[in-house]
Amino acid sequence: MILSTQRNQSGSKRKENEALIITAAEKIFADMGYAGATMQQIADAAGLPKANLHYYFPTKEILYRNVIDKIFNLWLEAADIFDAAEGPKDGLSSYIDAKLESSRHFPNGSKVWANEVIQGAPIIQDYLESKLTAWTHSKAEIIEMWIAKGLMDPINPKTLLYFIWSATQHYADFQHQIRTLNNNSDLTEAQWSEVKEDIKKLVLKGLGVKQVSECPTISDE
Amino acid sequence: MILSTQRNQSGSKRKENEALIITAAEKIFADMGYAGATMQQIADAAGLPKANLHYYFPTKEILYRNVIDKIFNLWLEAADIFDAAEGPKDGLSSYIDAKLESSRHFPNGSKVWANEVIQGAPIIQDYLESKLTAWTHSKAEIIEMWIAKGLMDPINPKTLLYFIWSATQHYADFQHQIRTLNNNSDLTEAQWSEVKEDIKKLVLKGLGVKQVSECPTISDE
DNA sequence: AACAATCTTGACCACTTGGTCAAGAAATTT
DNA sequence: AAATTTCTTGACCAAGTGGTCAAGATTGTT
Repeated sequence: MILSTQRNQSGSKRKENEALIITAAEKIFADMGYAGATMQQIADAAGLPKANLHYYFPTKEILYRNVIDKIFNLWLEAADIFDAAEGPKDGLSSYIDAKLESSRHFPNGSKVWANEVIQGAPIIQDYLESKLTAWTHSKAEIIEMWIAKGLMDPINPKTLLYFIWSATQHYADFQHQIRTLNNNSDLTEAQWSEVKEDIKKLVLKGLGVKQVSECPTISDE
Repeated sequence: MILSTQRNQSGSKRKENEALIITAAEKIFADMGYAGATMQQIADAAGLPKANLHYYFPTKEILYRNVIDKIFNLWLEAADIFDAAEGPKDGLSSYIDAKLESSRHFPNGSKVWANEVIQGAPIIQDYLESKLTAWTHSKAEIIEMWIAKGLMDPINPKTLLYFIWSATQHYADFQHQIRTLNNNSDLTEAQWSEVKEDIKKLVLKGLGVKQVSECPTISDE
């Protein structure tokens, strides 16, 4: 009767259940907002009794912060590309790709983040002040360097970052609106590709970056 | 003792208080989300006892829908510019200006809308299906016409609209994040102008629109 | 001045919520 | 196998919520 699902190392029961709960919580928080989400809903989504949630995460806020933590780390990962890039063509293209991929495959994280920030970041203000600020400054420097080297038109680096964030995260946060305006269907593979190309084209051309990646003849229209 | 504040026409007491309540509600809903907002908070913000709110708006949901209604009408107004425009240069510039102005001066409306859509539009789905869908199709047609006339590069009209929405609304929805990344200060007049120009430049150039509005020599750097 | 309509408000209620707790079941260690 | 740690869970509670209500205050009308 014992399924081998939990075929794991020692003490993994805890980590296993924590991950299960965080995933469930991410979805519920995304769909209901922090205040709107109930521990009972999260428990149901995770298939556990509510009291069990409180065993792993003493309070709702602690659970929430754990969700945010996971999200923010994904954010940071997507941006490593930035540092490794040789110039804006590579760097911006890859970054846009990565952000769009994450919007497509992990929209819930983006939604939770957006909800929180819209409401003035009552719970994660420390994240903004420390990690995000540092991250932003470091990226801004890279962009400024690109501009100084004449690889792209001058622009306020933050404006550019906001631009990319908003354009890409929009596909996660406003997923429902986009779906509704797309005949109540999720975007198809082809539509996602089109969006990706359109956004990259627009940004790179708009910034006066040399040329568009490695697919200049996409005119399949 | 009777102040002349309510120096108004007949039966205006109702409209006056309704407007007062809606404005207060807009702020609270923006800051707390629908579920997180309490009627008591809204009452306090409006300076009225809670029971009085229920006199004008029987339920929280009815109040909320009234808030949404006000917001959506502002949305539509900003877009009239679109129809009146002669081409993408005018049309897109003015639209971006209008949306950014509204992000700057009425961020709460945008926040409430965003919160709602992120959560799957549980209450305003009918808006999306009817009004927004119709609106979007009509604007898409205009953009397609511009493309057909060779006034701008080909692009999926919806992608372009999402692009503009996200870029402009970001300044309302993520106001708090932007503030934090701006040394905890609101954007100054000069910064707003810079953002406006940068976004317009980026979009128009990125789309291959003839020329940038009437201020091609903004190089005050 | 009398009447009617509108508005105001404190007290109240049924219900939901986050969180607790103690008793027991499983798993680990000795 | 006994002891110990970790995990599970139904029942429970105090606090807060949307919404009600009835008594009164204001305002408008005749």
